[in-house]
Amino acid sequence: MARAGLTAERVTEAAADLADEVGFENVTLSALARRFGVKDASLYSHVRNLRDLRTRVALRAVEEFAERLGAAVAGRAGRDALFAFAHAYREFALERPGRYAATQMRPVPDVVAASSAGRRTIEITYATLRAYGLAEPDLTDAVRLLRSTFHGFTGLEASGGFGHPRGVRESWERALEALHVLLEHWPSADRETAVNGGGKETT
Amino acid sequence: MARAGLTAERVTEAAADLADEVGFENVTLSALARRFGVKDASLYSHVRNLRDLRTRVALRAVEEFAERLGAAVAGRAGRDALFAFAHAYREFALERPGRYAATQMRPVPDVVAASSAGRRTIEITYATLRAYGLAEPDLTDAVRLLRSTFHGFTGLEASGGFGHPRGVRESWERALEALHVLLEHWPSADRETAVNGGGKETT
DNA sequence: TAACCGTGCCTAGAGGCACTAGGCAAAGGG
DNA sequence: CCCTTTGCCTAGTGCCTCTAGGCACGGTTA
Repeated sequence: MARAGLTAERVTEAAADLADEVGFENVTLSALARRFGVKDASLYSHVRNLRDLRTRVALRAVEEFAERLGAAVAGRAGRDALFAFAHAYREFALERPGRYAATQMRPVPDVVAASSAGRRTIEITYATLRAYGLAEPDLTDAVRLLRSTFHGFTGLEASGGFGHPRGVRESWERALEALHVLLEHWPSADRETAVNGGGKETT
Repeated sequence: MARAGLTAERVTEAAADLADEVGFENVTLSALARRFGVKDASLYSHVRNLRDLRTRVALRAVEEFAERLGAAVAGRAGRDALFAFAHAYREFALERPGRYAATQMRPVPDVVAASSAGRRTIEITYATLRAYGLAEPDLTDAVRLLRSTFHGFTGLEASGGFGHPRGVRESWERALEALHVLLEHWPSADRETAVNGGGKETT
């Protein structure tokens, strides 16, 4: 029987493509084997198990993600950088949904976060905000707000969470405009004492 | 053999509890049957299949979610409503992760969105922003921004996406403060109307 | 109280997927 | 050309979803 020429690389790449087609969590070793015209067991020579495969896909995906984000913001600053970053982010998330989902992998985010590309995406995010001149607690808060918004928006958009007839792209652009304005007028952390009166305590 | 007293209701509720413990996508009919001390096949008298069960859990979860959000914003407006809404949102997402994930169900969001509770959550979100006095394209854009931010933040927080030592709760509070400021100075869709000068004083 | 029936939970079984153990033969080095 | 490596195989286990059909439990009625 002719050999299929499998390698960990090729298996991982095929898994990433499959993830973009059917969803990251629906990637199955059986389906992957079928795609290669090979029996399931054959894949275990190249990949330890499903978890290992997922991790490989995630690492590869976050690499590609970091590359795109980095290229987008290179040589830009302020509003320009923000929009370029956001555009690259959304484009990747919508165009490579499986890979994007892989970067957000639930059970093993540590491996991804600890990878050089994982840290690079965070650094790129911080760098994107550099020109807004925020100091440290505020800077991290702003980064978290941005990540949350981008992650949430693309997730809702991808899952059809926006039902209103208003164009999604327009909302995205307005949201970016709003975030830009917000970053320029970021409320520094010193008004805790203003409006209270029973407020909010959590556990 | 003593009967277990199963009903679609009880099965759904147990599934929701199980989802909160092990994650929505890890809910299995086998595990559920085990929990009831019953064979798998027995559940199929009460629930059509796994997909049906998931949908039931989603509908029940979105109902509970709407109720909490509605109770939180009742009798409040502006900043007060925003913070109450946000607090209820995050609390639900973190405390009932399985149910929250169910409300965001990927393959069948239509059923959830079309449900009365699904539409109610959206209405509550719009109502929360009422006092900010935004007009229509802007209002929907603002609602989408809020939903994205809340969804993204809680999702990242739940999956351990925030590695920086900065307290997550503090970032959440600052993000809300920032969104409040943003809503008060929402950049209208015409031009970037320079948002006054200060930006620090809000109320 | 006894026969009766609906249905709640059962057994049996098919098919899909993750994963392991062990075998054979193709590729490549001596 | 032999020999080793190793790529892909067959066989088999266990967990999962889901279907078909059976039995007895519980309340209903005579």
